[in-house]
Amino acid sequence: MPGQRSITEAEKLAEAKLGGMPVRHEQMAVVANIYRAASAVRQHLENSVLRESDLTWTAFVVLWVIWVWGESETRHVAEEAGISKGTLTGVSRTLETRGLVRRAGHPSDGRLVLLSLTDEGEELMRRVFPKFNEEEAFVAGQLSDEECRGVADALRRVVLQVEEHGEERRLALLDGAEPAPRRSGRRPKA
Amino acid sequence: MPGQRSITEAEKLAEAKLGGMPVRHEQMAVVANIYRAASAVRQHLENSVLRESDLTWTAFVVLWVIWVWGESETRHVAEEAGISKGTLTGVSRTLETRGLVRRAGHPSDGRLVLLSLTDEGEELMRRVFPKFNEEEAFVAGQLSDEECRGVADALRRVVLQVEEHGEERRLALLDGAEPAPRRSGRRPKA
DNA sequence: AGGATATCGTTCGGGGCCAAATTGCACGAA
DNA sequence: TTCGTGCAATTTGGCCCCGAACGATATCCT
Repeated sequence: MPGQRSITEAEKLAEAKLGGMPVRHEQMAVVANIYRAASAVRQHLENSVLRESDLTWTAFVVLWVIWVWGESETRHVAEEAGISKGTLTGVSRTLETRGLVRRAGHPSDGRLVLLSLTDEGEELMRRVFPKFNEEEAFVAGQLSDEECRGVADALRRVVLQVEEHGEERRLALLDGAEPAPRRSGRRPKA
Repeated sequence: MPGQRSITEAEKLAEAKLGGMPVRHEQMAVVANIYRAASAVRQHLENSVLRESDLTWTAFVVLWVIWVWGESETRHVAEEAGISKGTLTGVSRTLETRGLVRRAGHPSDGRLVLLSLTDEGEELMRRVFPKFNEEEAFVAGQLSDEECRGVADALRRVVLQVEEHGEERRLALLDGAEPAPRRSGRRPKA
């Protein structure tokens, strides 16, 4: 039976709870499952190949970015790794003290810092990446290559939607009001 | 052109870097995009509806779980919210001090703690959820209902794969070796 | 009854994480 | 020259996060 709904227990409960409310069910389900899948995948990889090499997910992603792009400016690495500059400062420092990453000032612009892998870092990635990729294949084991392509493509459209229209959308939602502070984090000065 | 590959710049670089190495490209791409999409969606929602109500993503998920399931034991909430018991202790305490959640001891089993929403918590969810769902619809805006169902279904299969075979797989990978400690976190006693 | 064992939630240690504030360099204008 | 402006990375504050250790309770076995 193709196109079967395969609704979970939680989704049934939600449906009941929301009784009369109009709800975008498909969109709710896709968001919930994106997040669940991301957590499950991350957890599996951290507890298998990454644990062996004593790397967190984030540390691995940062190494990966520097590996494939070569020596790069930190803001580029942060962007590509999907973390903030502030977070990268800490992570790259840790990787530096472990001898996997080298940081060098930019030759002509003193504000920039360039990150690159040490020989040890290169060697680590050559050793760890194949195992990492094998576990990626494991977690996606119930999906055909064709399905992987389809899902990856759909998720890219989600990312693009947020990247291209997210800010505009958030501004529209505020509708002129001031942006409301964040509870956590450093307090605004004024 | 259906089934088009739509490869990104980063994926091309990775391919080059990996020269001779055999790589499961589709699986690599699907994992990368699951994670990117999850981050993008979380960030958008935290910076729009959740910011207004001064909730983090995790706090919202916890409230949501208690809302749809009703009064629940903490281990159940943690499981369903996808966080560890230890994390839930902190989050639920914060929500308690904000007057959104109530904690009560189990009447017959002194080890258990039950979580439920206060009236204020209920009211908050009735107010926030519709907005949240609207943003879920926004981020999934480039996907048809049919595509949402397809993606959600595929991602459920990923989650299931890890839940059902992940531990077994991790044990097989160790192949008898001791599980290697985690760098961060409390040190084992011995 | 009473001790071993299992299971609960909590505590604790070491990160990760964001965004505001800050610091430091670059570069053009007065 | 010195000042302002702008953009870089870093520091900081408050939260999230996991999993080992812990204390309390429950249950099973004798």
